[in-house]
Amino acid sequence: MRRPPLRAIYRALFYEFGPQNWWPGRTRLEICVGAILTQNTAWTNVERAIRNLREARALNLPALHAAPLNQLGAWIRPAGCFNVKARRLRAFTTLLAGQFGGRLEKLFALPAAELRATLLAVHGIGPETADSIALYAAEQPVFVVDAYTQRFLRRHGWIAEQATYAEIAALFAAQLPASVPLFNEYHALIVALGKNFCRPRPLCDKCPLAGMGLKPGP
DNA sequence: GACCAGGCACATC
DNA sequence: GATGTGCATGGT
Repeated sequence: MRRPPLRAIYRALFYEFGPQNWWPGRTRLEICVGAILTQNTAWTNVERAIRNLREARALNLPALHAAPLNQLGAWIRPAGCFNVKARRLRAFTTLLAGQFGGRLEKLFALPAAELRATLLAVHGIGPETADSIALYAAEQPVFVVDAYTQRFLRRHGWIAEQATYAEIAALFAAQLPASVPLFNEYHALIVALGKNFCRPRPLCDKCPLAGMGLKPGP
């Protein structure tokens, strides 16, 4: 298994797609909310849900935490799985209100490992959501591994079929400087790659990474 | 009308 | 430990 040339891949993606300006959120709380709402969901649907919250003046911790679950669900309905996600948002606001005085800054002041463990202990926050919050909201140098990342690395023969989240994250951590702007841009570029080329059904002609792996294409 | 989307928890084997 | 399933809306 040849290890992926992660620096060259980054250059190729940046050349192809340019800066992605992630995360599209106005506040750190909005980024956290978006990270939970986007689970298995297209971003356009998350935008509708966040717009509803904003128009209801509920995009702040006191309002989010106080709203009845069915009201929360009604606001975020366009994001899908709304009953599940309403409970997940509530679990997150409960953590903030209960352990951090309702202040995101206090949560985000934790060291990266502790922040990650704290987030993972919240019902409904798994590895990708925790790392997205750590990187894009807390601005800690944590690499976000998502389905696109696993797919393009597998397609090109750079990781084993059964490679785990932790193994893939370790690849990036080992080969790249721990830089928030770099990790931010890199993950966003991988999503751009996934949306444009590395689809579930193979469609890899003209892929900007063609020729870089052992088995580019399907 | 299937398939997919910036996952996760839970049940079952 | 691995695999399957429910959650649910909206775009292609």
